[in-house]
Amino acid sequence: MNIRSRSPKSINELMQRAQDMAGLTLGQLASLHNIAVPRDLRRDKGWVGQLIEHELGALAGSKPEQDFLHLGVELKTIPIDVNGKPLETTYVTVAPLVNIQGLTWEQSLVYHKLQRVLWVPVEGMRDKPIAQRRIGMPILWTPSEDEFAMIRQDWEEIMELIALGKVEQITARHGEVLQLRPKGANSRSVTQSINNEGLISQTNPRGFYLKIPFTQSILNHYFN
DNA sequence: AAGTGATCATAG
DNA sequence: CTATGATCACTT
Repeated sequence: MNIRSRSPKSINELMQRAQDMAGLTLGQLASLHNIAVPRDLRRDKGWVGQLIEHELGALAGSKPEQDFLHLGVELKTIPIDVNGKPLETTYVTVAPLVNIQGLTWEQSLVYHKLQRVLWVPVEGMRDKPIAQRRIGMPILWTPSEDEFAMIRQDWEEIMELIALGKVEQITARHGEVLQLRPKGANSRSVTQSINNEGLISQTNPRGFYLKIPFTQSILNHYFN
C-alpha cells in the first residue's frame, strides 16, 4: 500500500482525491496501480468499482457497511452514456428476508448506506474499450427529505410484502425509485425466506436497487 | 430502447 | 451461503 491508497482522513481529502482522479481514463488509472484491464466486463463486473476503491483508499472487505465508515460515506461508481445518463440501476444492499419483524426504516441497511453517497460517474458504453472510458467528476450526495421519503415508501411496501410471505410475488415493477431484484450467483441460489404460511422457506436472494430515472435526477441536479 | 430477471468474480 | 463489487442479456 502506498501513501495514496491509504484511507482518507476527512471528507475533504476524499473529495480532493476523487476530483483529482476525474478526467483520467480507466486505462490510465489501472496503469498507475499496475492492474490489467479486462477486454470486457462480462466476467469482471465489479472491476471498475474495485479500481476506484483502490484509488480512493476504501477499506477492503465485504462487510455490510459503508465503504468509508469513519467518514459515513458509501462509494458508488455509476456507468453513464455520452449524455451523462446512467446505463444501469444501482445496487444498494441485500434485502433481509427473515427475522424482519419490528425492523424499522431507520434500522435498515438501505437507510444507513444512503446517508451519504460519493457517486463516481464512469463512461460505460459497451462499444467503448474499457481502457478508454473516462472517469467523471464525483458527486457527494445526501438524500433530501423528499428523496428519502420516496425511498422509504418503496422500502416499507416491499418489506411489508416480504413480511407477509409474498416475496415470490414481488417483481422489479414494485417501487417508484427503489426496486427488489435477484442478487446472487444465479437463479438456483437460495436463502431463507418467509412463505405464505408464515413459515421459513427458501427463495432466491434479493437485493435493493435504485432505478435509473432516480439516479439520473441526482446526477442532473449536480450537473445543472 | 427500456426494463426486468439472471449472472459473474471474489473473500470469508 | 452471505456480502462485496456490479453488468449482462433476454424480454417486452
